[in-house]
Amino acid sequence: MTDQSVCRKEQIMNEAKKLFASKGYHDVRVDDVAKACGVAKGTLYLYFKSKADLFIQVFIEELDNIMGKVMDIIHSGIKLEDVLSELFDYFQNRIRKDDYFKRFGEMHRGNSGLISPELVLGVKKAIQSKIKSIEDEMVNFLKNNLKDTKLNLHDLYDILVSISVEISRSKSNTIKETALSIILNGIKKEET
Amino acid sequence: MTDQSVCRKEQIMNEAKKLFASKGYHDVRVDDVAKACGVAKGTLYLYFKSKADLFIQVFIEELDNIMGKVMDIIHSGIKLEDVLSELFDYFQNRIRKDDYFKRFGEMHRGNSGLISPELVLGVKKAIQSKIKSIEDEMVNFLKNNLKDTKLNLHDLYDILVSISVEISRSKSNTIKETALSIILNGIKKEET
Amino acid sequence: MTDQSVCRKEQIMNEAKKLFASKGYHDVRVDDVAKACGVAKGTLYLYFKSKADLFIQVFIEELDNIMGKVMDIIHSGIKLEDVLSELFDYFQNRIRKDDYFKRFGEMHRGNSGLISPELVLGVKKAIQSKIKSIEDEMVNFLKNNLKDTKLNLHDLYDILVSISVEISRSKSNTIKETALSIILNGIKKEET
Amino acid sequence: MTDQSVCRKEQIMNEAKKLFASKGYHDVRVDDVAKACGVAKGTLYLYFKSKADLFIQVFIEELDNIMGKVMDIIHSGIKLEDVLSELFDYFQNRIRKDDYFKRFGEMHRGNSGLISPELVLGVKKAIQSKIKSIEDEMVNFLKNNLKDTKLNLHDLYDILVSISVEISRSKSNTIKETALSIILNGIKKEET
DNA sequence: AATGAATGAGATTTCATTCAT
DNA sequence: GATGAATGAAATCTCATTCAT
Repeated sequence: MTDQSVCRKEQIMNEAKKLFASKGYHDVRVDDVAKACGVAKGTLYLYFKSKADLFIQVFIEELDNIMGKVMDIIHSGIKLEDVLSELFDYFQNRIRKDDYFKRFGEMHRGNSGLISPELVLGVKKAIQSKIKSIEDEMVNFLKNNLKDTKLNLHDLYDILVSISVEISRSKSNTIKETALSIILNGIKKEET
Repeated sequence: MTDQSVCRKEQIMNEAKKLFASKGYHDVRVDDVAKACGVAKGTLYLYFKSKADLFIQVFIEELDNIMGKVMDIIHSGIKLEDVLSELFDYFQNRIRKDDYFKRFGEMHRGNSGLISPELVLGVKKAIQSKIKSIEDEMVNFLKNNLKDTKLNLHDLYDILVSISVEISRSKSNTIKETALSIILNGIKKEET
Repeated sequence: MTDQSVCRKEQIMNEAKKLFASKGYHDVRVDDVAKACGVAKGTLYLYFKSKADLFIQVFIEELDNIMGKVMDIIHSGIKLEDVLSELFDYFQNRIRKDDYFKRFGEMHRGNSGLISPELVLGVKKAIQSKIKSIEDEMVNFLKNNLKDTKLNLHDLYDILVSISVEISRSKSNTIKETALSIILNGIKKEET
Repeated sequence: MTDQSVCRKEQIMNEAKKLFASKGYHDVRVDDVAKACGVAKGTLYLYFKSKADLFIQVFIEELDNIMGKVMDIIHSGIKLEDVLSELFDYFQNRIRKDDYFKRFGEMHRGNSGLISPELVLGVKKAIQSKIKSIEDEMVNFLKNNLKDTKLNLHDLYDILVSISVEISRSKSNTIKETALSIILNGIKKEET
């Protein structure tokens, strides 16, 4: 029973994820999700209390996966170069391939002016502490690797996130290497 | 006559801009815009053929302003450092202060997965050629300033745009300097 | 002044007639009529108190023309055959060519179930007495020409009207002769 | 389930039929239909994709019934007189009593200049082939019964249709006999 | 007399949510 | 748990009419 419920819920979230990814929240009808799952509309309301709730749960799940992996990557490496390289790899391959929420930063980062504040808040509240802990972890890692740097590490963190997102969206094959080179060496000096 | 019409249209666009910025497209009602302008609903339809049309025109106007300024900045400078500095300044101050479409990159870059493709396309079609010409101009400028670089300049352009957008969204006071330093020198070596 | 007004009013009615004829009452906008006339919308309301009033006046004018001509034809002839022939000629050539209200019987005859009763009544009230007097005249004429007939002449009148309308709508070149032959001789016996 | 759906749809079509018949398409609100059925407005849209669709389906159903019956009558008889008599009977009694679309020829025949072309086309497309086959059948029947006639049988068919429609609209008790007499013998010679 | 921008009531349509089965 | 027909509030959009100029 529980087992089946979990399956059913996961199934709905998977279909919803695809639909939200391709059409956007407002252009996906509850009907569409139900049809895609092969269940009745009413069934969705057994598992999610509203369409917004469904979206938020889907989004949280996705962000959670991504952030878990990011956390792993931060912990996995010793050298800064390797961590960044692996991080960018992940965004370029895993996220881009997933074709879902290419810009996972969308809601991570703030109100774009185009999304209902309600949804943004729903997600942010749920993952606030995880976002915070990843930032702390990363800033700490940078501090250890960039001793004596004058850079503001929180700014650096934000910039790294932006670039990661850009990498996941870009269609260029060279974007990862370009980004890595710039971050490590700047544009004035090439990698040697 | 013409004068009044232009005023009325601009007035509507200004109110709409504020509302879209604060609540998002889908949470703004045509009624809301009308009320904010102190005109009847029908009046909006004298100037815009639909709500989507209003949004698109507002967005285009905004992007157009921003991109015109960006173009000016690219043309204004001689040295790369100065151009980037001025560019980041513009995003940090003018756009952030405007409190509107903080992430102008939203639609510039592609489908965020949350906005109706219809709207994205509406805007993109209208400014496609301008986007292209700015990229060309910037890539050309970079080529002249970074002779013998091995960096892919289109990747670099995309990364600069991402960072610019990040700067306009960040609340940090030091973000601009941090970004400039990283881009010019990388994270391993401080500006001297 | 009066002269100009009359001209202006007639001009509006002529343009309205064309538009109503081609698109139907409900699919013609007051805007369309104004534009077709090259006058402002408000101007129409100087001459007609509503869109329905415009339509009714246009329709009355048209019916009045047709009915005046029909009256003339009834009075013009001596022999039944000649009167019918000329009548059918008129419907086949003049009305068909005019391309307007091909089925003038539309409102003459009653509610089709598709037109607003309001409009039907507006026109019928205005021409009621003329319709009545034409019917009287025609029935009288038939009585004089068909002495000793057992046919109900009011029925006959109605049938003649139906056939006239059919003639004005048909694209066939032979419809007039066919109709005449049937009415005079029936389908079982050919004209000799 | 299916059964209930069919009932609900039929129920809506029946109420809509009555309303369209008495007030005309444009003066019937979707609200009116819903209220008449005792259902919510949205329910109508489960069964019909628009108001026009509802109208067209209602009209098609009605025409289809009438034309099926007409086809039956054509096939039922052997003698011309009997077929015409029964046909006129049908129009005088069944259709007149039904009080709906008294002038079924309205859309069968063409644009009256007062109805939206959109609706006319919607219906005509749906029943085009049936109209054609009835005309073919009737013309064929006439040919067999009126050997050596010089009458154009397609003209005759059109005239018979007009008269049928007239019969269904007339309030006269004698209209059927008058029409039959005229068609068979002409106005100059009485039935013996 | 002429204008046409503005109106706003009211039309059609949508769709998240409910609830009896 | 599952259903899906029904709901109805709320959205967008229309267009005949008005009225200040």
